[in-house]
Amino acid sequence: MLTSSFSNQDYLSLFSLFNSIYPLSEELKAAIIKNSEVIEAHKKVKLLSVGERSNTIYFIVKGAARIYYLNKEGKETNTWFLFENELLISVYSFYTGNPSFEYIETLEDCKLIAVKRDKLDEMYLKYMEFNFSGRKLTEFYHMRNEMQANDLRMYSAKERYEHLIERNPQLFQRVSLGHIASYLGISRETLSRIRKQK
Amino acid sequence: MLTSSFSNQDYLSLFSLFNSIYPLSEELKAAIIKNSEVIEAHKKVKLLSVGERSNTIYFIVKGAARIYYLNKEGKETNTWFLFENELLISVYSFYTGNPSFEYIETLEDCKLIAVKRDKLDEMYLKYMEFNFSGRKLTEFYHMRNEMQANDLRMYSAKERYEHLIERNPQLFQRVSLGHIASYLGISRETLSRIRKQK
DNA sequence: TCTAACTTTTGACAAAAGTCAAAAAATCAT
DNA sequence: ATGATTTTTTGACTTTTGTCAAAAGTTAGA
Repeated sequence: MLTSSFSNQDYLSLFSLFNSIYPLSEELKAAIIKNSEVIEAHKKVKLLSVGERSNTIYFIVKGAARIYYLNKEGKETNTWFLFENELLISVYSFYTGNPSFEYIETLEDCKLIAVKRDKLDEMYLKYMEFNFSGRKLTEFYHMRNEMQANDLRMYSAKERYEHLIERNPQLFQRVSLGHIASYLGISRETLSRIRKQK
Repeated sequence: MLTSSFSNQDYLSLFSLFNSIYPLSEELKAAIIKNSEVIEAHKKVKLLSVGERSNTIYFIVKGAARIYYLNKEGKETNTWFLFENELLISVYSFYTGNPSFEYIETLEDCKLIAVKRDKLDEMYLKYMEFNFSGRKLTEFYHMRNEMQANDLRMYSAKERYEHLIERNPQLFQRVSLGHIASYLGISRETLSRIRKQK
């Protein structure tokens, strides 16, 4: 994991995301740049491991990552795939400060903007309007989470697969079927059988 | 559903929740009182129905409520139970403004503090520090959501039951087994069998 | 390009949970 | 209190999905 040479270019998409929610002052932009770093991570690099306390939030400038845990039999189960312009954290560990029960790992070579929790908290206290954007973003991710949980409850394996391929076909270009199977909450074999029956 | 005669008493627990996150100014307290109403709702009253757009967030002063949807066969499936000092919303509909796919219904006679979304948004714009508390609360509910989704993925029906009775035994005093079964993602019969085998 | 490693598919069987129907138990309203 | 309604339990059977093992297909390095 390397710290990249500095370039404002890397912050464009992050600033544009924040600006679309609440106007970002030049002062706050400068604080964000000062309190974060741009890092590059190769494919299959762990950004967080089980037992560690997460203290970093990442914004994905380029690349993809997954969040997964190991079940009782030691098999990986993916809970999220995240791509460009998305925020990447272990929600439980980052918000509670408790040790993580899940891993964060890159799926592709990534360029990330990393902010430490203490720096983020400083900014939230110093720039109250930053909480406006933070709240809105948290609401959005909360909603996505709720939708995902509802999908797991409401639909059979086959329906979940059909929804996913309809709503998110690009996922299948970037993530293997084995990874997608566990994300859907089914075994690789079951996914293979679902796909075969047309 | 009745509007209660006014009493500051009803706001104590709400203010104390906010105060524990970020100091609540007298001005903001007054705004909250002005922009909300205390309502009472009997048992089994629907606060939101499928197809309606949710525009109200409730704080539960007293009582209990559930959030549920109807599956394809028309059976109710509970996704959340909420009690005193908790916030009650249909996350998807309230945050997106889209029609709800779920119901909110009281489980007991309730006293609630209701805030309309437009009033809430006004307060978020006028009192920037209110976003600090809003963000923290959203983070907390987001985290709970994530934990619940992980429980659904990681554990078998029996394990989910055992976790629930261990972590939340009071739930079984206030909510019927039929309701709890659907919350656990299993049929009433399966829950009954799990309970029998000690 | 060839081999090793990984991913996906297939078949046979097993386990978990659901469905349907009916009985038993608990709760509620008059 | 008591009859009616609702909730919970039980039994027999079905469906869905998982597991294990092996084959086939794909990908990525050396």
